[in-house]
Amino acid sequence: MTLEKSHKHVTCETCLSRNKSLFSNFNCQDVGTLDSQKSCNYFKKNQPLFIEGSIPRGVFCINEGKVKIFTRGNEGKEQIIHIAGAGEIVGFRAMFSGEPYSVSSTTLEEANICFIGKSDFLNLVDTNQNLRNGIMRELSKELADRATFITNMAQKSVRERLVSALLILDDIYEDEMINISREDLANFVGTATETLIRLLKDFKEEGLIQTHTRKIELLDREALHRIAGS
Amino acid sequence: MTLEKSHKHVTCETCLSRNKSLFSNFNCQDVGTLDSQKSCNYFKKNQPLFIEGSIPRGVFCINEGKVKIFTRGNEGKEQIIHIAGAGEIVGFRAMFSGEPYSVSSTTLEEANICFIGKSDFLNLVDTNQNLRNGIMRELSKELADRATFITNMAQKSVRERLVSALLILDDIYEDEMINISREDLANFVGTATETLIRLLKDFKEEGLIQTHTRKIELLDREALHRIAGS
DNA sequence: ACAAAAAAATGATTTAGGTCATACTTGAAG
DNA sequence: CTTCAAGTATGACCTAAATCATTTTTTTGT
Repeated sequence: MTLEKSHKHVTCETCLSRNKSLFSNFNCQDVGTLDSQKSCNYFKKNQPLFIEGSIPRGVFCINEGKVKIFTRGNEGKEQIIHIAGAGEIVGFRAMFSGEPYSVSSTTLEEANICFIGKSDFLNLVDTNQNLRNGIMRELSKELADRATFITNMAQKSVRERLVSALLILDDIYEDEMINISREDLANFVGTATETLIRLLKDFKEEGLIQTHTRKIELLDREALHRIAGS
Repeated sequence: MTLEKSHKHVTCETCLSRNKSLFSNFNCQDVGTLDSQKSCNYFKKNQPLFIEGSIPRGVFCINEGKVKIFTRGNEGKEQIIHIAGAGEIVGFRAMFSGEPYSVSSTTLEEANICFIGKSDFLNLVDTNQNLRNGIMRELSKELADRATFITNMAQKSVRERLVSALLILDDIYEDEMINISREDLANFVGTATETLIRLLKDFKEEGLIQTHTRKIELLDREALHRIAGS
């Protein structure tokens, strides 16, 4: 996939990603407001949206492309917390916490991403109860997800965690194949890159997956679900 | 500490725990409403507040005592996500998610805990912007905490995680000594009980902590912070 | 199209921490 | 005050996965 730099201006009215987003049930007027307030930008691969510790200025709405959300441990090693795709709004937690970003975000591939300033966004939240409820639901669900994430980290083997990760990524990448560096995948699973590569090899030999250079294709989702066991 | 069963009725007006809670900046009228809507209950040790998978009916406000919030992994092993003390409101995430509880909660010691029904609570949230903002801030902060939790699980040694856990518990137990079973502590750190006990022994030998049967006293917080490294 | 750099892969070795077995303490119930 | 179960402690052993070293493949910039 190659995005045209010129193709950068999206209008919210016709934005397909918006339909999958928290802005999906906006009325015409709100969509108009949103459209006039947002700015749209082309991001190249590995370009940061924001960095842990810096001051939040607004939220990012992904039109096309994938981004990773991660923290860094003491030795600077990344731990990927979440991978976001089209339609996801990134960075809105920091709008409410009143604190600097607690995580960083970087594109995993080239992307079109719109930006909405903090005050505009908070205005929308204050005046639009639908959006507000959607956000609270989203925050709560994410909290639940992270509880499971913690439990998986604590109790599952790397093999099981990798399978879970692949199934999660399979959903995020929808019809495309999973396309992420081995290192990023290792940092998502929470393991060493070497271990990850060895496990992928095992999975290939077991006929569970197939790789096309860096891309990963799931062959036997049934079996993978059984291994993940949740 | 022994709570009297008869002492179970607390009034919100004079509740000291409330001052530390999300309800702290309520005006007189709101406090009155809250007081009339809440019911107050005595819980004995190891009594559940709610269980993963069941339908949320309201929120719990801890007046006295500690409770654990946990999930269970595939083999039923507990992973403690959070330990809540006086002033904390427990179970409010489930009010917004529209889903069954994703976690369980059980008292760690005898406790006085008030209950506020779902519709009453949601009414308060809808009408009180202060409370609403407080909740959103709380949700966001917790999300940040859990990102760190995940990173710690992935990257830190059990030794480091235990130290972090002890420092967290030290805050929660305030002036009291940490008083939690080795098994619960292990399930919080994400390790085997035996490993945990061995590490506590090491810490004792290193003069970092002291134990009084099950209670743990931190002796050298400085050094502990250095070990935790964050 | 080529060189250089980055990413992926494989091998050899080490170790943190899990598991299982067993013994000792403590506090709760009769 | 004693008994018994639950909780705590310790020892022996083993393995999943980390680390380090090196090679091979792929990608990127010129």
